[in-house]
Amino acid sequence: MPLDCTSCPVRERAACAALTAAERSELACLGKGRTYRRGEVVFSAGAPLDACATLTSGLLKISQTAQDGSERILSLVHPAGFVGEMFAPVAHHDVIALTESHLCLFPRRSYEAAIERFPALATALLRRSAQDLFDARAQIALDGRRSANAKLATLLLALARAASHSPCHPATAFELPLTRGEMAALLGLTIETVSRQLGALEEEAIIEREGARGIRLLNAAQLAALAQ
Amino acid sequence: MPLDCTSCPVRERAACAALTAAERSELACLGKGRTYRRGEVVFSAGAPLDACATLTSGLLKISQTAQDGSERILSLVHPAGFVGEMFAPVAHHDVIALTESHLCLFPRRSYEAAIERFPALATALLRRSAQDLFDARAQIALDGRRSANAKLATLLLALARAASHSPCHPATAFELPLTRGEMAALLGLTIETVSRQLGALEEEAIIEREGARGIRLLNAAQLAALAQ
DNA sequence: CGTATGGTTGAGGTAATTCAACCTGTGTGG
DNA sequence: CCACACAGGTTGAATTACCTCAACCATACG
Repeated sequence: MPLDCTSCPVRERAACAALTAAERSELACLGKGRTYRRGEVVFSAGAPLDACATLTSGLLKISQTAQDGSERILSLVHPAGFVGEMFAPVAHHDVIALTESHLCLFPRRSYEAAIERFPALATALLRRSAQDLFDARAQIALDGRRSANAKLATLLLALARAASHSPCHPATAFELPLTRGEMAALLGLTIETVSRQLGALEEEAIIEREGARGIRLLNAAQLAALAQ
Repeated sequence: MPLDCTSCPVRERAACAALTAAERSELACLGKGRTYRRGEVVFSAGAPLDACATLTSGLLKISQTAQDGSERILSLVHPAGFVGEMFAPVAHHDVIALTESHLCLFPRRSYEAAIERFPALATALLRRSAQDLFDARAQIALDGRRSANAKLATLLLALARAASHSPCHPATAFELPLTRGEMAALLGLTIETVSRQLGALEEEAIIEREGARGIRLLNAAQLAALAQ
């Protein structure tokens, strides 16, 4: 099944958006679409990395598992995000679907060749990489010396923003795409602390929970204040 | 003073190493060298960012200051590192010299033009950005759920490696380029905790301190074990 | 119906923070 | 040249936010 860029939900924002129509259709011929279900592994740490991909819909996690089996989530990947390491023969981290996700997969060799051929693609990837770096540093800033409360508030706001279709305003109600354990692994907390802090936020009437995953923001301003 | 790449200590490793001799000397004409003393500000958060630079010697920190005045160090920049944000009109973070440092500064416009002109430069920057991203994620992995002990061990090993001229083996004795406060800001700890943990490492005969900043590794293997 | 996964809640422990005092070396000005 | 201030560093005592351990509940699934 060949890629159909005209109906791609991220055709305006993904790296390939920097290409001309002709270039893009040439690139489209190299790739193939694939859908992953929640929990499916896109790339596995230590495995040879012969592909790279653009996420067109869904949500991925980039994570690392320590020797003792504990997982640390290093990053979430939202639609239009790019995954795959261009300069490493072997994957450093696991990439796993958190929700049903659709990716455009490209053979690594072909993509490298495309970068050589289309300088605009290199620039677009550089821009994306710079954004990823900025996000990673925001996470570092969050990790250090911040209370569990602030971490969770920041995460909820980020997820609310991602769930919203309008780019600026956060969604007022959404489903958490992460388990408590995944939230904990992302924030560097324990499951119990995440659960208790969510309870506390509900206690303070800042959020409302519907079932295990449903979140409604009752007071987004106060949540933002907690996140600083 | 024009740049003299032939004597540049990072001519093999910096982004410009990807260029041909002719391209490189063309780029060299655009830049100028400058030395910064400890504490001098290279880029200031919030200020217009009209330059980018390659670090040829010394050490920089990329940091962020919260409203309450507390500093978080997001990254250290070692020689051959690249600083400056290509796609942001305004600097997001402070960049400050930790030791006497020498940089090759390029006007941003000229550098952007050079990227357009020399595709190899774009690829080299992409590679560097990917490395920075990997390092940032290593920091994230370090931040979450790790003991103060492990964080400090990891930092000491990284600094020992940076202080060594041979790339693989860490230096056995070196001067810390960071104050206790900066170590704390980098690791997400307090000054007191850093001080106590250093004391503990000396107590266990894993390191030896000479003055406030001198470190000698007595048992690098055990230090590596603590860092995991 | 039994098991597994995900989630909540409670009690107790602890590592790191906070607050505070004190030390040392360095630079400055009377 | 001494007095003083100041920045960086160490050490101690008390506090606390988070972790650990453990029990329990809900839902889904074979």
